Amino acid sequence: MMLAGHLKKAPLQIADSVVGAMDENPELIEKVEVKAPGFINFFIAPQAFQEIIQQILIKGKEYGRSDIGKSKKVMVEFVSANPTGPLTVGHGRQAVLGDSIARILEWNGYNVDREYYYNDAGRQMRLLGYSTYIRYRQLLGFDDKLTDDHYQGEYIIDIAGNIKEQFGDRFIDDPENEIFKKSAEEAIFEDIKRTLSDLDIKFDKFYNEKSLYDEGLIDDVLERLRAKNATYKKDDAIWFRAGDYGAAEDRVLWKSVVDEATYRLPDIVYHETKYKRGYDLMVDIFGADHHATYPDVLAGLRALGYDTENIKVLIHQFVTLTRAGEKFKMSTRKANYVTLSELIEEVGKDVVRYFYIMRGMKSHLNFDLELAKTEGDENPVFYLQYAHARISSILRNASVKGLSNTDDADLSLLSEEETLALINTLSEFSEVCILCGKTMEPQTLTTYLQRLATAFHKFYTVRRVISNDKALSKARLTLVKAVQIVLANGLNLLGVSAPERM
RNA sequence: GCCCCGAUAGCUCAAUGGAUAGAGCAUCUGCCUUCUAAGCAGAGGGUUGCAGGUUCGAGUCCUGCUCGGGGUACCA
Repeated sequence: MMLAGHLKKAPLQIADSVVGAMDENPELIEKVEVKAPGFINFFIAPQAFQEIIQQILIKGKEYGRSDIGKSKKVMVEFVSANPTGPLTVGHGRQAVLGDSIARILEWNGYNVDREYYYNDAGRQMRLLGYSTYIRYRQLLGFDDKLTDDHYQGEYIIDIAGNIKEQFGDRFIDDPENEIFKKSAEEAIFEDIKRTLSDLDIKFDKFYNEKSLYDEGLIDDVLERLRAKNATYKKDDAIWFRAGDYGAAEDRVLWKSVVDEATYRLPDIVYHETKYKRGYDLMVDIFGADHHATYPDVLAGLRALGYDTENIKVLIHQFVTLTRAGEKFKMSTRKANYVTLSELIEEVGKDVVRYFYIMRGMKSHLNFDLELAKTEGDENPVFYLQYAHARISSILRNASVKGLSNTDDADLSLLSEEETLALINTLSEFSEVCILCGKTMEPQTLTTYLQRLATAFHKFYTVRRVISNDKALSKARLTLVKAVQIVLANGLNLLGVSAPERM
């Protein structure tokens, strides 16, 4: 049909001549037909289907892997939330998205590192330390008040309590003491890591912005940019000619009001370390609120002489929280939010992960708390897991009946409509994995697994696997094992468990 | 003002520029003495926000609107 324009012929005519000129292999292709407005349909021969089932059984847990990544080094940077409070439901989307993308890239032959970048030196952290100090005073009987600027969360009272427990009133008049910020940071990071681990997410590295300063990289980059005439002075501040390197407008890199860098400079420097550390591909996952900052970072890297084509920036839209249909605004500072760990506790890891990943990252995710908490049985994740558990049950029964060994199964017996439809769906798995690896859109995989589960449930309802017909039973058991492998491999890529029983 | 994302069934959302736009939830009707009914079969429900354009072909690409979200700092 794409040729129609060039050849100035009707698509149907072209299709006819293509088919006429073909010499198809009857072992792979059963028949070929032309359909309006110009499609050519190939019917796969049953032998080819049988081959797919055998491949799945042979490769098992490895089935569906590809090597399109060619062992290239990839860094996936995500979450990167500063340690000012527990992770929110919003961070959850990014955490699950990033981890699933990392899993999919690994599955496609990339050598993946997960990294979390944070800054524990800014204004927000100072406020956090001061908020802890005030809570500490309150615990010691003073009636100091928190203002709107301060962090209101209950967790800060616990942290202050620990300081009081250990040191009594020693810091009563010492708001600047490092202990407040440090204790808060440590406790909060511990909480963040616990929450991530509850989601089966492990980072290879937590990269502290501060180390960029300690190693002198900030000054070094600033100097190199200056040497390339990519910066200029205006109003006593140092500006970066971002506009000359593809960004919208020039930006301040070094403030004049305070003698310190804006966040852009360390961001640029941090990204340069990724090049220096030898990553061939860099995936950055940000929330929609960051979309304006990355063009500056890319411009900075271009100014330093890097090709930014290997940086893939994925922007996900916000999670809109509603409670019983009503929307509400959330802020870590005001502590009027539901934490990610509370959510995990309510609905479980599998539901949380699946819920986040089943929608495209470009659309807003509507998370109704009442619904998420009561959804339980209706949640689509159970539909997939149920298919897996059902197969486990069949296999247990088969083993009781002495049908465990299916090596001599005659797969040509698998010929009914629902059966072929199931095999056909199975055969798409490898392609879907590769597609996901290229687009980095995990919801393609969830949609596929839904289809596979549906095909299985339909098959299950109509065709009994274990029957008196021993040969047929063995053939169907083989098929069902293959389905289970693909379901388990797919669920594993999403970080969702594949239970034996439900 | 300018920039980014969205708008698809009552609700939440799918859909490499391809065939009759699909799921789940909700509503209605059937199916459990047989491998797990957390399932299956069926019904109803659509001018894919509006107006143009490109194309053999547009939910998908382009232009202009409308509405919603997020940005647009010498905050991160």
